[in-house]
Amino acid sequence: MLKFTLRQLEYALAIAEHGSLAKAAQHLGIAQPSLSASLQKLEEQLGLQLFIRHHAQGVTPSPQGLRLLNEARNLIDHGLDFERASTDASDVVEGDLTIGSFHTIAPAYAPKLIAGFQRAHPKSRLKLEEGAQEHLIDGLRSGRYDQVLLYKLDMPGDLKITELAALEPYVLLNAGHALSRKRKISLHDLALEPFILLDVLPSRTYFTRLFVSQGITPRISFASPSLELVRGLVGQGLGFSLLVTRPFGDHTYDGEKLAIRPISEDVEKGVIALATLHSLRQTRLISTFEEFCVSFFRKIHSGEK
Amino acid sequence: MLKFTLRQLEYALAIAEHGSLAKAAQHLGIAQPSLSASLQKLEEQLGLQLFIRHHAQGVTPSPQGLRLLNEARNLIDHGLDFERASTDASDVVEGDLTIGSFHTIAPAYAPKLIAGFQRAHPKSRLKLEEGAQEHLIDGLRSGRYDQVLLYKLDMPGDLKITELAALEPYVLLNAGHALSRKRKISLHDLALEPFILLDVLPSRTYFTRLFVSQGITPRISFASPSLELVRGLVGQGLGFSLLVTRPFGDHTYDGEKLAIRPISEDVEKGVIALATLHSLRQTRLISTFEEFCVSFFRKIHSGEK
DNA sequence: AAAATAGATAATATCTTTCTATTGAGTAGC
DNA sequence: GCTACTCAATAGAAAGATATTATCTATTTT
Repeated sequence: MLKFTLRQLEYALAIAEHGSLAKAAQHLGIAQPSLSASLQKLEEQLGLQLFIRHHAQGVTPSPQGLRLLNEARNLIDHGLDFERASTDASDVVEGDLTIGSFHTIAPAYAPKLIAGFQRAHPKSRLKLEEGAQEHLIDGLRSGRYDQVLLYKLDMPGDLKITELAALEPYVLLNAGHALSRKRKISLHDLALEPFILLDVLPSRTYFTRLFVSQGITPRISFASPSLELVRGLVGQGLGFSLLVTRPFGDHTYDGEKLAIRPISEDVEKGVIALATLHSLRQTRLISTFEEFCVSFFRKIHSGEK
Repeated sequence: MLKFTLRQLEYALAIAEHGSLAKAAQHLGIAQPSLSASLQKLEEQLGLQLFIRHHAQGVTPSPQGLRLLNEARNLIDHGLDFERASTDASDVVEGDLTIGSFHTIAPAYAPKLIAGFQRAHPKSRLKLEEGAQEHLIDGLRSGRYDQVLLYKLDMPGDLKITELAALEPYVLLNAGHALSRKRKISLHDLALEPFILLDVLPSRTYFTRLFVSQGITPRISFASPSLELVRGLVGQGLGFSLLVTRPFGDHTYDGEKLAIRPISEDVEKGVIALATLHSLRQTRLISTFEEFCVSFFRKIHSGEK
């Protein structure tokens, strides 16, 4: 436990500056005896005399006092720096922000999002980590992430959700697939087709729920947590898939052509959302990022239904 | 005025360290609710949330909290440095100190100086010896004296000098002397008067130099190394003297009244100084005594020119 | 479902800080 | 050499900050 308080040092510095308790007290907006008491206590606690009292003509620092007051000035400046750092963290849009993003969302949106935000707020530094839903939510709770970008599916109650976009799920087919000739594809048409499932939570439950909502039990032929693997398998003609996020282009990594078709039924959409902890107080940076995301997604998906 | 206290930061750091208010409180030796209150107040004052609360399993720093706690650590360390500096400065002053003092300085200042220092530092023991300049300097060099109090005149280079006071030399006359009716006395008026010289080094050279600087060769009638003898001779009307140190009162030992008059010319002052050897490492006790002398003389001679 | 853990809240006590009013020591002016 | 002034120190009361104990609530563990 430190022997002195920052306030005592501030007072001592003011006394040194004005050369008089009375003047310093006036400046500080406190009564002279308060200063007198504060100084005496500080001197007692530090075990040395900081000022020499000159009757009827103020005080001057003692030789040791002079040395200590110098140090005190440094310490107070350090304190001011600290305070600045803390208010910056809450008021000004600058500082570090760590965002978690769901695997499949990250590559599609994060680059533009990050670049755009960085441009708008050059003093901020965004860090992005990808992860599965569980990982993201744990990360929020443990303080690893300030905010996470995920699909609004099975959201625990302690998260504060901001919806960013509602995306239509779509059917992904090999370009040569018979069904690809249709403009829209019914889930019922897919019931007997081999389903290549993107096997990550919450996508897995979401896609199976789509079928279940239509009373269908899909024939899952493959399940993979990798979006590109799923696309590749579809490209190889091993089945169809259902997806929400749309990577740019309709070719797989190995060059196969894919077909993207809307679902003809009216199904639950995939809602991309930004989540924080309810229990975490919003800083300026956090709410700014949130607002930025909202307008970013509004811009991007204004044309889509 | 800073928004936070060092104590709050210390508490916050302890919380971070233990990952739990309860454990931290135990460690700090305070009750858990006190910590809870302190943390809440700090968070409110800084305007941001430092920790995320996990029900039934402690707390973890938020991303911003982590950043701030780092800064806080630095600040507290700085505070500890400051405290160390201050306790070093006040380190118990104890031990023996032997001071040498020039003959004429000793009786005028030493008693109060010694008494005051003894009072301020009861664990120290001061010893005082009087002597002529040569004797004092030899004593310093030979380790007989830690410090000596003397007139700064013809100082060898191996001494570290701290000036304590600059005193005006004055003319000492028998109270009935014709010149004593003047407010100020010119050295030229004294040229033909019998000069009773205080004959110790460096006083002797100093006083003759005063005349020489005015192009005068004084008529030395008597020369004595004893201050009181000089005063007595002046009191007997055998001539005038020049002196620097002012014994209290204006009577001689044998009851004659003396007159003290300033010199009208602007002459070299007699500078009282404290000297140590450059080569001698300053102990705590020595520098404390030095600081004490500085402030002592500042107090005493603050009004004099 | 019950016990245990950990933070928040409430009510109260204690310690600090601040205030006003006064005293005291020392300087400066007549 | 007296008187008025300046400034710090002290005393006592009020306000504010920190502490304490006891209790409560939410959540995890058994």
